Amino acid sequence: MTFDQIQSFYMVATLGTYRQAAERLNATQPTISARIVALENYLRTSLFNRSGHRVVLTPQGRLFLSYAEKFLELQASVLKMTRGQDELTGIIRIGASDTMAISWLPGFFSILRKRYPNAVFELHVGPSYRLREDLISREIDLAFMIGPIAHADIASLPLCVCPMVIVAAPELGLHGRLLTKDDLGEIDFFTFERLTRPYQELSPYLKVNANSSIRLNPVNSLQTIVMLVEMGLGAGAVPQVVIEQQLKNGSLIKLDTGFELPELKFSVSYPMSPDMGVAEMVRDLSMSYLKDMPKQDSIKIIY
Amino acid sequence: MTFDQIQSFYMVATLGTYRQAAERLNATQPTISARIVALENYLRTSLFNRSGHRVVLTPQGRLFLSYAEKFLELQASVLKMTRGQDELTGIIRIGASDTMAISWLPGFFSILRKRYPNAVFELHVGPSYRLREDLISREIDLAFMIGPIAHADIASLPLCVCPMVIVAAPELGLHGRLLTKDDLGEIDFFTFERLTRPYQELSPYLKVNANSSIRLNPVNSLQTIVMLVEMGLGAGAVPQVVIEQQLKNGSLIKLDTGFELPELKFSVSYPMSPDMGVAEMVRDLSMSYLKDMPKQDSIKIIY
DNA sequence: CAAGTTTGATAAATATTTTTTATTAATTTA
DNA sequence: TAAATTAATAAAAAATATTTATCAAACTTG
Repeated sequence: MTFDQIQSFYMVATLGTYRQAAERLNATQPTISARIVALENYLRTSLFNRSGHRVVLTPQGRLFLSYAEKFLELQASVLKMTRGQDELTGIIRIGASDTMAISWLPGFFSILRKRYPNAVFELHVGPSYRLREDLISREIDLAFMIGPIAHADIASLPLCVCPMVIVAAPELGLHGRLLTKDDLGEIDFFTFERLTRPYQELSPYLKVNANSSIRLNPVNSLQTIVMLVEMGLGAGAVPQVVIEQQLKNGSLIKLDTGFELPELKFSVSYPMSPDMGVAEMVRDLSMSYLKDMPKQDSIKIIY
Repeated sequence: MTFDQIQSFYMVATLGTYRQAAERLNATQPTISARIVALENYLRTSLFNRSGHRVVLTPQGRLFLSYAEKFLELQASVLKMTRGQDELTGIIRIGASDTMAISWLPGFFSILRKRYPNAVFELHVGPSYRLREDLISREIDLAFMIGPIAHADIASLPLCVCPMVIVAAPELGLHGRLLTKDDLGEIDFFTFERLTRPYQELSPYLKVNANSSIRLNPVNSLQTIVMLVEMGLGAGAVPQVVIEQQLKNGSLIKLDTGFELPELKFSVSYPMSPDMGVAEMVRDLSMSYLKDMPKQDSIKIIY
C-alpha cells in the first residue's frame, strides 16, 4: 500500500472516473488503473464495480474511503507540523525546578506557546539535581534550575536570584518579635529534600545561626511544604516568590530570625549541541520575558 | 513518503539503532539509511541526531513518532477490516517462565493452535528477567512471566497468582510435624536461580524464618529442581502448581515449616506496538482460557 | 440502430526507484 | 591502542512504476 494508491483511490472515488483522476494527479489513465489494482490486491478485496460505464464503490470501497480520508488528513497534518515555516517545531522538553514551576513559568509558558504555535512543549518538573542528569542524558532540551552547573557540554546562563524567607502561619504566634535560639529549637522546619542544594546550604546555616537541636524536615514537594506550613505544623524555609499570595492575604507571615538565608540562584541550562538552536530560542524568549516582568523583591533579574 | 519509510523510522526509534531495525524488517542497513534520508527530505526536517554513536530523536523526530504510530495503527486496522477478520498468521514468538511452561501452558497451547491454525507458535522458555529483555528488544511478541513489569512501551496485565510450597520426598521423613529451626538448618533447599525474583524474595524470607545457616541451592531449571527433590536430595521451594501430580501420587509431600512463602504473581506482557494486535489476540485467548479452568488452590485467577 | 465517443484493461517498452554489495569514516569499548 | 560496532556512501543490480499504443466494452446520439 502506498500513498499514491490511496490518493488515486480517493480521487477516483470523488471524481467518478479514472481518466479525470489521472488528469488531476498528473498521471496517465493506465497508471491509475495499475494503482487501484495493486491496492485491491493488497487489501484482498475489490473497491470499485467497473461492470458499468462508470465506476461505483463497492461496500468495501465505501469502508476504505473513510480510511483513505483519514490517511490523507494525517499526511496533510504531518506536513503542516514538520514543514511549517515557523522556526520551532516538534516536541520540546523543558525542565523546571519546583520554584520556577510555581512562580513565573506558567506565564512564560503561555507566551511560549503563542510565539511558537507549531511546537509542542512538554514540561518536566523536578529537583535540580535530577534535571541536571536529564540534561546530560539528553532527556530534556533545556532546564530552568538552580545553577549554573558545571559540565563539559552543558551551557548555563544566570537568570534570576530568589531570596529565601522563613514563614509560619500567624496562629503560631511566632511573628512580630526577634526569635531566640531557644524559640527556634522548639519549631519544626519544612524545606526542600535532602539532595537539593537549598537543603545542603540551609541545613548548616540554620544549625549555626539557631539552636543545634533544630528539626529540619525535608519534603520533596514545594506545594506540600507550603500547605504544611499554612496548616500550622511548623515554619517553612521557602523562596519568597512562591508564597507572595499567602503573604498578601495574611495566611503566612515572615518570621524575624535575626539572620538571612542564602539566596537561590537560578539559571537556564541546556546541552550544547549543533542542532538548530532550539534551546537558544526558548532561552532568549525566557530572558526577555523575565526582563519585562514588573520589578519585585522576590525575583531579581540578572542581566 | 511511504509506509516502508514510516515503519523503518518507527523501528529505528524504538530499537535505537539502524542495524537492529534492518534486521527486524528483513532489510539491510543501507536500505534503512536510505529510507530515513528520503523521509527526512520529504518532511524537510531531520528526525535523528546521528552525531554520536547512537541515534537520538530530534524534537521533530519525537513529534513525528506520534504520527508514525497513528499511521501504522490506521494501516493495521485497515488490514483487519478488509482482510481476514481475526486471523493470525506467521510465526508468533511466545515467551514463558518455567512455572507457566510446566503448568497451564501446554493446555493453552493446544487451544491456541486450534483457534489460529494458520499461525506457527514458537515457544521461548526462560527466566522472567530474560523474557523482559527479549520483549524490549522485540525478540518475542508476548510473554507469560512474573510481573507486572515497568517499562515505557511494554504493557502488562495481571493474570494469576501461584502460592509457593516447600516439599520433600516422603522418604526423608520430614512431613507430618512442625519443623524446628534446627530441622531446617539440616536440609538442603533447591529453588530458582539467583537472579530471579523468587530467589531474591525467598532467600531473605527463609533466612529470617528459619535457621540462619540454611543452605539454599539455586537451580536454573524447575524441572530439575522437582527431580532433585523427588530423588530425596533435599527440600524444594516451588510453586504448588508445578507439582500437583507428585502431591497426588505421594511422591512429594508438603512440609510444615510454620510459615508461608510469598506467592508468585504472574502477568502477560507485550510490547505496545501499532501492529495488528497479534499480542492482544493471544492475550485475550489466554485470559479466557484461564478463566474457564476449574478452580484450584494452586492458581488463583485475577480478573 | 449503427457510428461515434468514452470508459477502463492490457502488453510491451521505458523510466524510475529501491535495494544490495562493498567500502569508508567515525565512534565506542576493552 | 586495537577491535568492534555504528551509520554513510557509491556503484551495480533488481524491482517497481509509468508510459505508449491498443483493445473491447459500454454508453450517446443522430
